[in-house]
Amino acid sequence: MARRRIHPPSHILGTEESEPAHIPLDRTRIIQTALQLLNEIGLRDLSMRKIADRLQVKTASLYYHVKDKDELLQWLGDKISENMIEPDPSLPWEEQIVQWCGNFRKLLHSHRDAVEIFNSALALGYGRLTQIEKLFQLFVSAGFQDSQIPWMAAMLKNYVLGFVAEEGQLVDLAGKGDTAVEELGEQYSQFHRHLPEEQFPNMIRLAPYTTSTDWKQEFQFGLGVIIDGFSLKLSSGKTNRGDP
Amino acid sequence: MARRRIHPPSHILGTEESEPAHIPLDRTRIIQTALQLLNEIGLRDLSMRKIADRLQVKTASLYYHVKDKDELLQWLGDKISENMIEPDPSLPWEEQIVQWCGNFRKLLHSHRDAVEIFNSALALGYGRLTQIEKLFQLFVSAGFQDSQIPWMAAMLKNYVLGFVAEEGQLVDLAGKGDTAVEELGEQYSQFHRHLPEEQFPNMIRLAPYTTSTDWKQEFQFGLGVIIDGFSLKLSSGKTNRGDP
DNA sequence: ACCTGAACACCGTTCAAGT
DNA sequence: ACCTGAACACCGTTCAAGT
Repeated sequence: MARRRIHPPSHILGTEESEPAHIPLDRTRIIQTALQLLNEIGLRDLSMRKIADRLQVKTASLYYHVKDKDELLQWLGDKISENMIEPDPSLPWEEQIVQWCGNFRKLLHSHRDAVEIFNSALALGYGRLTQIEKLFQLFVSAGFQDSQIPWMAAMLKNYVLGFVAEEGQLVDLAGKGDTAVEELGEQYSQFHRHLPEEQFPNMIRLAPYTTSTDWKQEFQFGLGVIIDGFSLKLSSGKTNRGDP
Repeated sequence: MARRRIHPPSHILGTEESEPAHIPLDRTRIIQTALQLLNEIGLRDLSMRKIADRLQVKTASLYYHVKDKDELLQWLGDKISENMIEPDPSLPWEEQIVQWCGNFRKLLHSHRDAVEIFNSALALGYGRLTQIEKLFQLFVSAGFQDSQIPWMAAMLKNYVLGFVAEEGQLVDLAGKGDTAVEELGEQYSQFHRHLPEEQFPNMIRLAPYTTSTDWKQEFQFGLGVIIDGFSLKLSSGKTNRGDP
């Protein structure tokens, strides 16, 4: 750090660009750094102290800019949300939902432990709220009843969050053992296969299906179920529209 | 234990009632105490040190009985699961699903922060596995395809977990302000109503519906959607049964 | 306005040692 | 077999003080 290679004056080297200069802290820089650190070490190890270190600042300084760690985590979730890609509004609503969920899933995969961050509090920031606003718009255009739209939006959001959470847990479990990636699903269903027969007949029989190596297919299946369920509300909703 | 009261000392003091007796630590007692403490102080404040304190034992002692805090949390989730009430198998499968989900929701409400505990790892313990085994059985009896059953079970589990998580977040948000309980939903939709009009037209318009004071209704709605979706798989599944 | 020193009140976990 | 003392390596947060 303080160790400049002796010859020195940095400008001869042309590397004067990153003079300490003490760029003052601000929200943007804190978020950016925290997000980068998050991807490197994961949420469990992400501490205010480490974030401050990387910003070359004392820990206490952070608290001039952010109320507490929870608030910072909220910022992270919000920042991540800004990368959400909107579905193509010219498509039929079913297709748009598939896109929205697929894109949300990608978003959650784009940063380590993003699910936990999203789950740790209600969406109150700008980024996350616009994400939901867009989803509301989708349902409105499709013609659903106002009273049902927030519920449907929450369902979809929770479906994706839950799904990705499970994906992540499988990966975590892989990390604890030695195995990695692909053969893990196999191992997991092995575990199921060797449960006591008396108490777990179905688990044993269904062990081959307990973890798809193919997440995509499972994701589409569940999405299909929900969309089918939505469709029914749409038709029956239209029928009952006039009811008091 | 090994301490039979010798004739003398303690009884002269009259305080012989609660002889320390030093009941030895064991898994059951640790779980019981931890669960009780959890309900009093919540997951955030539940520390190994506090659990040990309540057990009148040094913190390090716990580590003779449990590998680490994560394992203990797993035990808690498993213990909680033992209280799961099974649906009545004589009912039609749709009704059984409604019961299963309702009971699971009740289970999650029975202990503070139970959702977080359930979300913090895959179900690998006996209690949680039997809970899922029963759900598998339900789907098998209803005649669903083997390959789809684990997916459907996961959907249901995630639906309830996501739903109760949201309920909890609303309550947390209430705790931060001064308000409590009922008027909170109102306050939350107030928040939505006052967003910038340009960017959040739908949120503003749908604000009255963004939080039901009536969770039960929202819960049933989502459940209905999923069950409807399942039904379709059942009929089309029957049709395609013979496909290679 | 922005940052820091120094402290407060905690954490989970390990391990040699005691009984 | 079961428990503890003592330490290690951390946490988040506050606040008077510095510039």
